Amino acid sequence: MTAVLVIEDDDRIRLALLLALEDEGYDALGAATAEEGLRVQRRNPANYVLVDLMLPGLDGFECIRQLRRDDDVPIVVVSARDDTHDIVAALEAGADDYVVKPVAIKELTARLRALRRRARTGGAGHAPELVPVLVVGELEISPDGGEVRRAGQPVPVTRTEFRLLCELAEHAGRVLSRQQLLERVWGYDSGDERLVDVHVGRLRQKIEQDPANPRHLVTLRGLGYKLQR
Amino acid sequence: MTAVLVIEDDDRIRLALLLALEDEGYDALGAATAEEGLRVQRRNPANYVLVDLMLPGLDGFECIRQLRRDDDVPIVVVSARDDTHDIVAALEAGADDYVVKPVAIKELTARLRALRRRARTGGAGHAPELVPVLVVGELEISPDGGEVRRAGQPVPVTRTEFRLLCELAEHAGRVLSRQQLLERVWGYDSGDERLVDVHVGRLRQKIEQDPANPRHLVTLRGLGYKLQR
DNA sequence: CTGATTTGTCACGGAACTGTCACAGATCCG
DNA sequence: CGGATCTGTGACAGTTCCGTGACAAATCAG
Repeated sequence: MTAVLVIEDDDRIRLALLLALEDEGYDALGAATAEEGLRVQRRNPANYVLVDLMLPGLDGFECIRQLRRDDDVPIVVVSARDDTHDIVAALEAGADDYVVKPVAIKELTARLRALRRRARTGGAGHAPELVPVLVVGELEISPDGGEVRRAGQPVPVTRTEFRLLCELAEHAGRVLSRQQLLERVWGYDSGDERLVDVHVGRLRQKIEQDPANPRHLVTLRGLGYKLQR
Repeated sequence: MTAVLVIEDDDRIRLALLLALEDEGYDALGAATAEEGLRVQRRNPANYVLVDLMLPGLDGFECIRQLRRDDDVPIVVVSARDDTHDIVAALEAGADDYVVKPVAIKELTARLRALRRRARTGGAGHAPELVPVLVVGELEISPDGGEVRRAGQPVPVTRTEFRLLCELAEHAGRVLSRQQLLERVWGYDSGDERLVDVHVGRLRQKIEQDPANPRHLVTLRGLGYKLQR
């Protein structure tokens, strides 16, 4: 089944698009904001993404850039604005096509089919490398990408914090003692275990919504820390 | 050089398009009829074809079908008719995009670049320049051509910078340590890692819009550098 | 051959990070 | 309840890390 993700804040338009696409035999998903769309696409990637430009919060251009950062999915902008500037900017941001609302559903699907013909194939071209990602609840950690995100938003962490988080994430759900963490993250055979506390605290400030009541990076008194999903 | 073939019977429009495309740095060829266009493309294949629908003799739809029969060149229809029926028919015939006259040249070239990113690899008779292009965000890198473009505009880079960029682009999304870069780009087993910094800095001056706040070539403190998609 | 470009080295200053400490809460246990 | 233990956190200084301008050697183009 071919899936299409529609990112559009206007409920009426989104619904109309979803219904029309389903009529055409597509499996259609909707998202009302860029953030939601990005999350959905990361979790459950569709074959195509339709995106509006005027979105509350993160706008369409930024949405396109973020989608493109780790996904080669064909992106079609469906916008009310018929302005060269917007069109060029959207295409430069990584969109594959740009259509102006209102658009005939037949045209839209014809454009999707045209895009599918061009969908990047393995071929002689360079197949983009997949960067592995550990997912723990709303956290996404890519050890190779040196990147941490919460709910799709990048979170800046230091190297030590990053290593600590990777270590915890690799054993998500298991308790790691301060001693184990000192060894694995710092390479210390012995040392002040308070060091771990401090870094855990700093990490919490960054990755927890409410650092005083951690949901993911929890303390097990007398035992150590664990990262839970 | 990137070549574009314009098949359009109206002399004024064809000339205007050719001049505008040349201004944008393309090598532009014209043909007044479908027959002539097909002949030209067979002899001397362009990288893109723009085609009008209303042509004397063989019409645009047929022209597209015949082009497609033995060529994977990206085809953009440039037509005065804004009609769902025509759009769908043209796309079904094998066109990749459809724009309505009059069209801003900036939009047209942006659409060409978007198509280049999707250019099919392999296939018969495709223009040679299209094959190996690494695309990272708004950057396009042809490892064979030794050419880098940002938003379609050629960027002059030195050989070392180019190798560095290719290395980073091949592993886009992954962090590469200074050590890895020294090895892969310079072939040094050991050496001053500051060398990498300097070249990264120089590269940023060229490929980043705001080199002080890089969007693509980012530093991961303590880890190395990576090229963001 | 000569001037221009590219490349590698160095040093410096500022920014970011790390580890330590002290202290205040929190939790446990008798 | 009260002491003992464990944990969270703010402050701080030393260290590391990074960006950059300057400059000389090497290379290239004409």
